[in-house]
Amino acid sequence: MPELPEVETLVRGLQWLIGQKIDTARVHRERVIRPTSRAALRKALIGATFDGVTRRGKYILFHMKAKEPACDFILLGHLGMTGRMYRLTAKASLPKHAAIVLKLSKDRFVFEDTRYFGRFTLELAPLAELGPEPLSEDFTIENFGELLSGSAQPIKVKLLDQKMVAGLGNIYASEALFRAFISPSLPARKLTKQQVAALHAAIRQVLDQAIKSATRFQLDFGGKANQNRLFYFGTEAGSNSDSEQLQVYDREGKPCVRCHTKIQRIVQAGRSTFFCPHCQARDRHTRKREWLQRQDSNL
DNA sequence: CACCATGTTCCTTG
DNA sequence: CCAAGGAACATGGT
Repeated sequence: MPELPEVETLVRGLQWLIGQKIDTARVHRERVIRPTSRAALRKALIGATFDGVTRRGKYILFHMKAKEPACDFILLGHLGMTGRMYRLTAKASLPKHAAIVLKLSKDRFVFEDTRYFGRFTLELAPLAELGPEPLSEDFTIENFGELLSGSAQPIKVKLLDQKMVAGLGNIYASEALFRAFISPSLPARKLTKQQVAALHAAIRQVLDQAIKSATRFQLDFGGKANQNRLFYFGTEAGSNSDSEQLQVYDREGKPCVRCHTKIQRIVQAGRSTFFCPHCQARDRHTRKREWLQRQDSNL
């Protein structure tokens, strides 16, 4: 379930952990705890109590209280592509791909991850590499523009770099560029000041909107219903009244919501990018003005 | 069978 | 040293 909005939503849903003490810790897949050893992780976790659950980029920070106060520590979680975290009752059966199971006083906490790309570790080094939180004051147009100015990489590819904006992923990178009327293949350093500002705003808007839409309905993190879809996917969950959910992602060949041109899919750095070739034309100036004028004349 | 998938990291090449 | 591209990781859906 991975980009920033999903992680943020999950973190909010994991606040029940606070105050819970760990009785037993089982590591079913050693891969997800690397480079921490099984012994070291169990030693730290058993007897420790959850003191807080927060987010940084796509990472989940479990703030733990150890038996001796001087030994309080942070446990770092990451969902990878397919990770899920949820509460499971004592008698419920474990999912096929349970990677970590923590026995609490009553229920259990499960980290399930079919592809095992996720993390559950004491190694905090990855946090040091992250760029600003897009929804905080740290994410400024000036700083963003500065970071973009040095790079010849296509802007879409650059946006996936976690040093640029922590938490942006493949879906919302496409969505933000569409909303900002910017071609995904435009070299980062070629963005005009206006484009940098528009993209900065679009990133915030798209992430903020996704988080808000998730709070509008009940999410069932452990349930079957969400097994193979992100919570914003599909029609059953959230995408009714607030039409504007995902406007380009996974919509290849479908009409652009603004101009009805067919959405295109291209591959950049090995990942799919979706965009409207008309709204996000690479050449000339902005199609935005054109679009705004049409909106005006329609009123 | 082929190709696709929300992410990160490592390796090679230039 | 850096940038860019590709493969790897591991499993499942279509």
